[in-house]
Amino acid sequence: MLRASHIIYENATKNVSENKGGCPMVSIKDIASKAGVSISTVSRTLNHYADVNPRTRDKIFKIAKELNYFPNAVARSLVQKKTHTIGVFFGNKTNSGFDHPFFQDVISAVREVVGNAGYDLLVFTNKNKERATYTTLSKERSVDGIVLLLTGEGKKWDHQLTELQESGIPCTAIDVPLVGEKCGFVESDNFSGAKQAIEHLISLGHTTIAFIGGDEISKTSFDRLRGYQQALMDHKLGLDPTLVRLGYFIKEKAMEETRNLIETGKQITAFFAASDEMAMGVIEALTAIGLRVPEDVSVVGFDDIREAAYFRPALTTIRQNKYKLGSTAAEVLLKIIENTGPSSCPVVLPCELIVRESTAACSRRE
Amino acid sequence: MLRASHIIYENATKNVSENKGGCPMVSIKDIASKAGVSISTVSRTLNHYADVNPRTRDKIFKIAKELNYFPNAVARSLVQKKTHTIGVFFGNKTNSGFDHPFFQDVISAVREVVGNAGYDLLVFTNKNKERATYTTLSKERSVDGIVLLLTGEGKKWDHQLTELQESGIPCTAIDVPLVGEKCGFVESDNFSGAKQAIEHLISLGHTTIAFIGGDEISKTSFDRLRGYQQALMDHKLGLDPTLVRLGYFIKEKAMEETRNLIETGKQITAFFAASDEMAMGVIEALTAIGLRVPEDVSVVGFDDIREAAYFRPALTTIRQNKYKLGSTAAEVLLKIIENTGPSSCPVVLPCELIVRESTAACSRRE
DNA sequence: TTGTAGGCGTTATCAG
DNA sequence: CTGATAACGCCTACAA
Repeated sequence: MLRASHIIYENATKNVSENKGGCPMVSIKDIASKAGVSISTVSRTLNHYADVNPRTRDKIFKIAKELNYFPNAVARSLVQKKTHTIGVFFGNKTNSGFDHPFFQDVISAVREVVGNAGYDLLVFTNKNKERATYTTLSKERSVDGIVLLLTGEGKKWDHQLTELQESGIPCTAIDVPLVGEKCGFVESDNFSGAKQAIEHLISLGHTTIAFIGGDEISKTSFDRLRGYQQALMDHKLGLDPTLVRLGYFIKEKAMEETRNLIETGKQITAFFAASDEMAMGVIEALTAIGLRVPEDVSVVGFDDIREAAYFRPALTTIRQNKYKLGSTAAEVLLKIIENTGPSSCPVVLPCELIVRESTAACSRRE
Repeated sequence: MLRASHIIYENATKNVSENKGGCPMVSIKDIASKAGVSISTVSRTLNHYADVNPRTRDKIFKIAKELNYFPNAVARSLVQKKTHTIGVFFGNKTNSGFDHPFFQDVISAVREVVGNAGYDLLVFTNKNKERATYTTLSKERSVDGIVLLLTGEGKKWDHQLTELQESGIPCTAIDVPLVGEKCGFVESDNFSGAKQAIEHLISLGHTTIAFIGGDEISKTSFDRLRGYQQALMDHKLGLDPTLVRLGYFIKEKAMEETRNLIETGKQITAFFAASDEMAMGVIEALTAIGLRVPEDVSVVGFDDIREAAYFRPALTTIRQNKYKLGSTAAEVLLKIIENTGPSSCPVVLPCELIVRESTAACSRRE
């Protein structure tokens, strides 16, 4: 049934050594001389200018095909100042950048949209560069625009982001509130999402709900906190600041804070974590202590990463539309780059409550 | 606890409109005139040539810093014929490319390694280009090397891969057996991996084991089939060709073949699927029919994607070292590019059997 | 130690 | 319709 047709590759290396120098790189000059015309005629022909004699046009195209010519994008970029490239910056911390499933899904959507518009993606591997910033790296590479996929990165933000906003480089960020005429900004409705999560919990009878937040600097974290607080207030449940902890989007930190929270002795019947990974940590910590989810304690996460549905108990969570987040960011960016229409920013995408197994009616009598 | 410090961004857009033209782009010419020296002196200074007067050197560096100069990578690439960029090609099919968790983990490792060596990643969004091939796109962009992250893509392979192998462009592929002096090739030991899977099943008492393979063209699929067959033969269990089906790495196809297989009426007690996603499909199909996993039927997958551990039953699978796959591919590529040492290819990485819950002792008496 | 000159492959602006 | 010619920003002999 299966055939070893891959074997065809094996002897395909016959005459590799011919052009050892690397790129033979046939240029318009070559095709010009072969066609007996000038360089500029070739250029105009290849760029589909109207004013060129059909006969010479055909000849040039024919020769171009024969010589297997294709334009040198680098040279073209140099003169046109357009690289057809979108730069992408990820966070540097482990598991919060290119290696995070959430951002991977987002960037995949970005790639699709910008790809259809003729752009490739340049993923910056910003390491070992001292004075380098988003702005300098982008200019250095002459990318046409950039997408920022950052998580809480610390203080250096202010500086770099301000510089970027003032740079005039078209950019869109996800979750990071960039403003400026060349800046776009897309995010989920974190406030309402968090509110939904808490309301779900409240409707289940929970009244003592802990919150494992993200960090203290990201808007994302802040909005989710606000949503948590608002829902509590709406239902006159009162805010207990000691019930709010920071997990920095790290599972282990979330586990630690969960333990701390339980040790306070408060009768917490539900946890809301600002990310699914933290929610998993909460559940793990709870289970280790001997508490059952959802029988004893309910847990809600945020994001709806792939693992959420498979985790056990399957995670009740707030789904972010990762594809839409990425595709919208890309669309907004393209609009900015190509000066098409107004930027209608920020774009705020709705979240969706996904009820699975980690939440249940509160069992504790009040 | 959380502070709204993100607010600082909001008024940061004051003097954005200054350089509306886009990039002011200070060049070495600017530095030269300001320093009262020639362009080439500036160039040599900035490139740390030894033969430059300390005084003028200092002056030039000072001015460069003042003017916030940084080199134009495009211009530099044009003359140096080196872009410090690694191109990446993914498969085009949905869920088998940039959007597949397996490749995402691999590419993340690639990024890390090449990043440390000073290269950025150019993700090709090869769409709408007619005559374009890996080779032409790579030359057009003048990337220094490329990484191929492909799945069974069909016939066009032979052509493109042969062209690439002969092109002299440094490249490494994962799972695709490229050969040639500028080609690298990294894969998991699919044969032994599959063999381990079957031996695990056999040790559990299973004798009638079905195989849901990948496609008919990839070496990966072929090797896994061979491993399956070898293990069966080693244990004198005989090969039943009707027990081998193709799922093309697609969950739905795997489900379909599972149903077909069950309908044959053969007493199949175990399935080995060539990917975790297909294994999940097998389990879903089995469950839908009313068969329990692992009580009635055991299932083994391949890859160990993130979801595998969370799936229920948690998947027994053959783990591929995704990080190592990517990092090795990157290291091999860098060696080829920089002509460091021999290429010691192909690199074959060991797989590991991960026993979880989807396999159990065979319950059916023979 | 420094400047001049030529070129990388294209595009763009002119005359002819 | 076509062909010089000058950029683009940078590098690198070679000459001074």
